[in-house]
Amino acid sequence: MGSVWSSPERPAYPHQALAVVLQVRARRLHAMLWERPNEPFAGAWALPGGPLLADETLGASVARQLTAKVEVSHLGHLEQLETRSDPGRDPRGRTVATAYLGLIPTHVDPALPDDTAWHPVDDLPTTAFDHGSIVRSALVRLRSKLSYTNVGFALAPPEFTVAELRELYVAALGYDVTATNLQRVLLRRGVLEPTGEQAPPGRAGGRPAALYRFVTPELSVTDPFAVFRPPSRRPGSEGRRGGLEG
Amino acid sequence: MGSVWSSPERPAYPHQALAVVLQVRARRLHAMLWERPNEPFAGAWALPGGPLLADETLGASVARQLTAKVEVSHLGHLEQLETRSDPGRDPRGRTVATAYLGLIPTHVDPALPDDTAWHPVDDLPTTAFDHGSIVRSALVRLRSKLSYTNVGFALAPPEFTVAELRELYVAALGYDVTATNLQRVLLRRGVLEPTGEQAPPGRAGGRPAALYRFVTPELSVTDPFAVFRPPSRRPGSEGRRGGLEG
DNA sequence: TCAAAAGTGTTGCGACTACACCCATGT
DNA sequence: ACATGGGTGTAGTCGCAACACTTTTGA
Repeated sequence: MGSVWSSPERPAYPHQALAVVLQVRARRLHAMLWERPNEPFAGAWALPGGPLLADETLGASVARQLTAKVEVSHLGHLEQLETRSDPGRDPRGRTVATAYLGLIPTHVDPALPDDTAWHPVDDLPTTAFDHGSIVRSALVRLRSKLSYTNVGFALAPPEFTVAELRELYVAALGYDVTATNLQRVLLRRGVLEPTGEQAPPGRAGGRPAALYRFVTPELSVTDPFAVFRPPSRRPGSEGRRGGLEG
Repeated sequence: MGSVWSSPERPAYPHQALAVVLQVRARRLHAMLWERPNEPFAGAWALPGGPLLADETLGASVARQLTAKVEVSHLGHLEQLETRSDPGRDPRGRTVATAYLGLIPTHVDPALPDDTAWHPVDDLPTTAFDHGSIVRSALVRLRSKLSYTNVGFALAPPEFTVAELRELYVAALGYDVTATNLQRVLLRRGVLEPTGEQAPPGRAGGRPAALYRFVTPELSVTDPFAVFRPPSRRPGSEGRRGGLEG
């Protein structure tokens, strides 16, 4: 195990694990990038990542690479995104890269190395390799999943008001969402629950906001697709829809 | 270009492109597998695929590998699925594999090599490596996309009756769907259109069925997720929903 | 008493399911 | 006529958006 076997008919390629780490900061969605000091793409910004080592999976690899930037325990969620294989994607020679999507909740602010910084995803600096387009893929994935799963938990602190949660969704989705309907949708789906506590009102007064939390800190599909679902959801079952647990 | 650069810190791995090719045959969804003659997993069934060559992308590679089994022109759709990297997934040594999902419409019945055969996805024989679980991933992907995109076009012949289309959906989804509602949903979404022709009635008589076709043979999202869509879809626009074309 | 902020009530609508009914053909 | 299969009409429901209104606080 760990020994590499290759031949002219089975060429081998260095493989990278990359991470698109996203966090909402100051009401905007940011991606974590580091500035390349050397060619190629010196001065351009790249995704954190690095080589897949001999005895690790891609998932383990990306987690390991990230420890150089942030504590992995800060990650609210990590999932595989896609694999890029264009032979020309690295001018130095061929590499294959598998990208992951990582999310960090707002209540942590990890200390970053000097060469690493957060950049708003809608105003990225010059990016290296194909990393700009990988970030765009990550955005599409996140935005979709915010609508039909509970991924929000990975962007939010353990407890929050609906107003705070709304800010996160607006930042991540890139368009406006009302607190009223956000609250109702997520409560109806059983994604959110009140903690029973209240947040103190701001200095200008106002009714104190109730605190909420996500019911489960694990990804689950909360809006099984609206059509072609198995016939006649059983009528007894509290109104929520059936399947997709397989 | 094409030369491989690796080092102890940047180990290289043979990379495979695999394809989960699915087709509805005799009212059941089948996967194309070939029987391995040699160890490891001699006698077990594996996904078609093979090594990523020096100057091709993964997409090109999987298309090339498939030509050994079926004409690529028969494929109605091909998309990247996921990448498997467990160091122990091949007992001979480490490989990384990227799986694709391919769909073949019912009206073609490609001649297969002797070692290759179709197997119902809900009754697979013993599978090699991690290929069984890759097939399951492909199933989840297909079933989801049938509900919120027009992928159906990749399983269906150019023209068909609603009854025939229903058979395909039932087979692919694994549960019952009524022709009435299938027709209405797909028409309402603008996925299907009548050709104007009719199919001749069966020997037992009955009203002749109208023929339909998919409006576009390219993947598009037809059911943008129901929630958190941008506020106030413009009211003039014929009832169909807005975004996600990016 | 007023402004500010949070939360609920209510209405309307679009999209879906289910089921009854009507239509067009062969025998 | 009548059996067979295709298609439409229609009613009920669910989930959501929009907006008015009520509640609870600080000043």
